[in-house]
Amino acid sequence: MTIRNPDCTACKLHRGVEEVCEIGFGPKKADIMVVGKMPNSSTYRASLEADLLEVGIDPATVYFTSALKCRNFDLNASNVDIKACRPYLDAEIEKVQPKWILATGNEGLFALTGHSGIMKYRSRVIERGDISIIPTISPAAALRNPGQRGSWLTDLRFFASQVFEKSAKIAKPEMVYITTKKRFLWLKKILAKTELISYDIETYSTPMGDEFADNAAIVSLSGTCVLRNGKVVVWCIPLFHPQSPFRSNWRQALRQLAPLLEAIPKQIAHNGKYDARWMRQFGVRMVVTFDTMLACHLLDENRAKGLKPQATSRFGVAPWGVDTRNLLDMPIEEVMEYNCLDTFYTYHVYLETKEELKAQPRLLRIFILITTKANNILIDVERHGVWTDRERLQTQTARTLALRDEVDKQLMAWVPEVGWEPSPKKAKKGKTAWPTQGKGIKPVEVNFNPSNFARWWIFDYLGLPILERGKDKPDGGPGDPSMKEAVLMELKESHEVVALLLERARLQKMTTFFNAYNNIIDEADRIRTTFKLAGTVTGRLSSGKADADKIPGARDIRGVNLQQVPRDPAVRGLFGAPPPKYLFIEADFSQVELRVVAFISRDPRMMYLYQTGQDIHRATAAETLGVPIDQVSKDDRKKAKAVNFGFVYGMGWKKFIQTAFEKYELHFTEAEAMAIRKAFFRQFPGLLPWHARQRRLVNEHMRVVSPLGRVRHLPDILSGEQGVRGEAERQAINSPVQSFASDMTQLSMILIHEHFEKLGIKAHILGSVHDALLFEVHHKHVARAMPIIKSTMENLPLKRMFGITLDVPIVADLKLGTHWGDATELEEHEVYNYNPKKALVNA
DNA sequence: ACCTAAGGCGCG
DNA sequence: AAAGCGCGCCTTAGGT
Repeated sequence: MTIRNPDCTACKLHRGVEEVCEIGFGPKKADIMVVGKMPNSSTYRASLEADLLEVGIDPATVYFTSALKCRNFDLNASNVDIKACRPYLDAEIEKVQPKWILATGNEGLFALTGHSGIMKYRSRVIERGDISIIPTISPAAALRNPGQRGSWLTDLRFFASQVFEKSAKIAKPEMVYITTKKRFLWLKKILAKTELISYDIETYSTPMGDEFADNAAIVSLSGTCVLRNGKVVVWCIPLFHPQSPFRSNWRQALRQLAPLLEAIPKQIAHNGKYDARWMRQFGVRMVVTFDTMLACHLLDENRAKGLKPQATSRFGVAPWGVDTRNLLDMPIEEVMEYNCLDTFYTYHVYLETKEELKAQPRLLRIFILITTKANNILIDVERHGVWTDRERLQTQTARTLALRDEVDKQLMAWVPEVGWEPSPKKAKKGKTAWPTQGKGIKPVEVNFNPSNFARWWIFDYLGLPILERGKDKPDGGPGDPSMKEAVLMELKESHEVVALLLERARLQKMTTFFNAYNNIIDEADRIRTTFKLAGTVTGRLSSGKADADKIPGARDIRGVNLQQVPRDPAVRGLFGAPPPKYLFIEADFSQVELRVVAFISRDPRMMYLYQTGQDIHRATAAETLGVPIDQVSKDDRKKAKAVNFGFVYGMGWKKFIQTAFEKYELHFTEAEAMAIRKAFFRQFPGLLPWHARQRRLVNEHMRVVSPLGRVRHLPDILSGEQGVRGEAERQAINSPVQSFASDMTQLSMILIHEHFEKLGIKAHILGSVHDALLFEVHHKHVARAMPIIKSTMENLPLKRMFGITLDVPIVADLKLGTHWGDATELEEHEVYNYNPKKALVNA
């Protein structure tokens, strides 16, 4: 294969470019190669060379080339095009004989490894023969989004450290493998003298990956222990591993260590909630006194928080680890070394992040008083799960499927016979035949979801107008016609199938939820979720499944998102408290984000409205519609709610027109929309100055801080692109609000939990939905629990804990019932003077 | 039998 | 001049 072919037509990119198939440049033989997307422009080359120089690599020694050989910005390159170019790249590699290749961007990654998904593969080492390939993001992305620059440089430094085999800042420790009875006794002695442990387990469970499976097992346990005399000991005990001497009685071995492990005062782990949950399942009640992953995330929410990226970038250590999917097939020594290094590097990340937090006292406070406590509570919340009404689930599933089938039957009346073809006359007018699949022979099946069939059927066969298309296809062709709800709404009058399709989409969506619940409901009628304390940039919790790639053996991961359960009582009514002894309570902060906006912005009217116990959504509705405040309908209030949140966080009139239609089928002209927006800000004169303040702050400091001290770093504010900067500015407005509101919810959870424990109240926290907490409470304890919940949420000791005087009243609304979906809201006096007899009649 | 991207939509 | 923010999951389509 030749290195270049100026007449190449192997892919579409050659069309219209000046020079077809540009070769790379650099020394004839080079140890280092950089593979980008397209042949570099001189500006990119200059900045790339400057960055390489910064990490100690002389650009003159580097061979630069690209995945695509034609510089063509008019056509979007696809993986097919990259593949067409690959022979040229392979020939170049053959000739230059590099030892290390930096693959930049998804294109570089794909061309060199065949993998796709640069964010997943970046900063790993992928061996290809004798060549080490290290993927990272595209330098263009780092230029466009300065927010990416930090991690780009980190990757470059990592690349350089591989090239120069620089000695790591910390050396590999001596590791003790506990494989004999004698060493087991030694370990017990060590644990008795330990005052700090960094621990980690390797697990096995298939196919769902959780600790409740019949085959769930702990493969090995490792600890890095700091003894009272200051000595550091790193050890690993193999448990369920096939070569482990403890394999047959691993549970027993673990239980012997339990009291010693539990007694260690400082227990450190990276994503420790996972390890602690598993340990609890097998009888060891570990806690997490310092979670390094959470510390890393709190210190910099934009930085990769995994142990491997943290350790490699902080200490320059070589990437360690193995393919954890086949843990049981790996030699035991490899598993043990891997496990040991995890705890050893976690210990070192702990040492660094502890100091970094100490240097920022407000962050440290949040870490100690909120993050760490919430983390430990969530261990049991996740283990407990949410009771699900199996009977209702079965009924609702069957009912929804039946309704969907009914709609399908009606839709079929408009569907022609399979393989339908237009008459020559119709074909001339542009009508096409029933779409096919594969090699173009097999007709696709009828599918009323947004599919090739459905698109053909409504936009071609039935002739409905295409109002919107998706993104252009990678080959440059037009995107698929949109079938989203808003578009179908516009077409409602055009054809009677549209209303049916809308109804069908609703039912179909419902079935997806029912499917998920049916899949994971366990023998005890519970479903479970995983909460992430480091899943969002604002400090909110996120909810869902655990990350599949981090759990060995798992094919499917058990877990649902508790935060996106539809509000439809048919779905929320599935969840509740187990009868007959428990009742379900939902406690919601009322309009907490807007109250926080009032507090932060100091807008006088907002403050006044809340201080006098009024309803802001109602007030805006009245103002916008020009009606007295007591004549605002429930529907109007709902509309005003969407308006409030939108405008408060920087929505423009254009988007307002769009959401007003999409959510409420309201049509506004441009002039009307602009007038409404203007009127909104006239009502609340403090808001625009607050926006301006946040913009100034982020431009000055590249970051904003919430009232409690949570930091949001926004390096994108330095972008050369106005759109990117604007985004960062709106985030600067929203972040402190969302952060504070979320911290209030987490703090409530912690304090309520502490009260329940202290007073012996039989109750379990089921989860949190951003501004709400869910509980199941023993019916005999409901009367005592409710006042605790409400008063705790409304009177958080922010002054004592964080030095904040919150001068906007906070209100929590409580709902009580057997199920989430049909819990009824209680008046204040009902919360504080609960009459169980009356309530039980209702239930 | 996997994988990724894009569209769409559930929630606050 | 123009600009809501924050998430996770499911489905389809087109790959390997």
